[in-house]
Amino acid sequence: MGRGKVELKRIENPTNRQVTFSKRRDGLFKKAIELSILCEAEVALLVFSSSGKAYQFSSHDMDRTIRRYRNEKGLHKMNNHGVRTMEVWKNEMDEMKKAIDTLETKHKHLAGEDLSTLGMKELKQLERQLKTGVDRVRSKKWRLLSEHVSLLKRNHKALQEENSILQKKIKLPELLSEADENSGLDSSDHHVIQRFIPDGQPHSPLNMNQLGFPSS
Amino acid sequence: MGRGKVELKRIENPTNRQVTFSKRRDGLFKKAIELSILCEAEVALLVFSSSGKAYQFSSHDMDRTIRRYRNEKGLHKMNNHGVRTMEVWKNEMDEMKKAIDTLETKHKHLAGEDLSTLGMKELKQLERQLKTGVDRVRSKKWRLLSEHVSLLKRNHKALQEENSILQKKIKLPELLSEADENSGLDSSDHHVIQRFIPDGQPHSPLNMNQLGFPSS
DNA sequence: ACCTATTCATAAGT
DNA sequence: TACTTATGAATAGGT
Repeated sequence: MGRGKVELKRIENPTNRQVTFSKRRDGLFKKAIELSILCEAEVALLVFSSSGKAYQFSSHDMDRTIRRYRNEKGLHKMNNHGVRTMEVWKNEMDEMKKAIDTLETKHKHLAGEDLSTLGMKELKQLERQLKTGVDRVRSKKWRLLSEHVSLLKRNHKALQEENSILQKKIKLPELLSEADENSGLDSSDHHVIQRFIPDGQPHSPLNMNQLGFPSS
Repeated sequence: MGRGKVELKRIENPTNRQVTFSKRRDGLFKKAIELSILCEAEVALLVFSSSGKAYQFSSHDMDRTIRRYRNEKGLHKMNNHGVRTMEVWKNEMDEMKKAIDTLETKHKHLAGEDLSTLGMKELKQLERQLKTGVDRVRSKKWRLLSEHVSLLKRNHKALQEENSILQKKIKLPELLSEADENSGLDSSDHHVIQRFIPDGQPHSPLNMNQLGFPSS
């Protein structure tokens, strides 16, 4: 239509192509509208120009029409990928919410709150659970404590041994130079010994308060 | 185009409408194809006849084109309703998972399990929590128990009072007919009294074992 | 489904 | 981008 036929292939001249696009696009949308009105059809039309601009028409509602299309064509794959996934997620969420509720309720019960709904049987069971928990926590505490104590004992022992060695080492020169300086040595004796103990070794002093042990 | 114009309104004659639909539908699809080829446009066309039959054309890929449409149009609303909702859901799910993890860990700790990661400070706090729980559970148990006990006491008292009334009522005829039957009455005395007590009233016997109270 | 008079769409030019 | 116009295309109504 127009002055001379047109081959059905891409129009090479960009200007020409753009002009033709505008004209034919308008024509197409007009036809689409006419079809939907004259024949009571549901029509959806999406057009993107080569430059990326978007044009659309839908006689009813674009999403509704697309959904209808998916229903027809997509009962095989899109339902699985779209709606079903949603439902699965929703179920997962619901289950998680329930799980959280249950856990929170249990937690409150273990803290001794919201007990009004419980009967004697549940209360007895709860008490047993709590007692078990206390016992286990206490035994864990005891284990931790005894480990630290044994560590301290080992340190103490090592320290004592080292001290005795050092004292012996000192006694030798002491004896040799007994004549010169045999007074005022006792008070500074321990200071010298302590300074000989290396820093980063098992002898590093442990402070029980820093470790969270009861001071009492 | 054709013999006489047509008004832009629904064609009333159903046969006519159907014929026109077929013709114009073909024309529309042809135009759509031509536009996409001549002008390198991305075109998607969905048509549903009034009888429900579906027709479609897409120059590239229908879903791709629909996605492109959603991107353009949807930066306003669809993103909010589609992608953003998804992200929100995902975040919610992640948070719920974390919450469940935390609660489960706490629960295990309260049960005295998985304590290896805890230090002395945490263990002390845990023990305090458990002790509080035990105390509260015990006090709740005690309250339940005492309520039942006071109920039992009230029942007992009412029962005693009723018994004494009944006994007095019986003593009168007893005295009147003392001459006739003054032997073997003592043993059946209590039986008669018990049968006089109504069933569904506050005197119905309460069994503590059935209520879950400790037998010890 | 085909025919054809008629209207419509539009290619090319301005 | 808008208007013009010659021309091919689309199609309404009839068969």
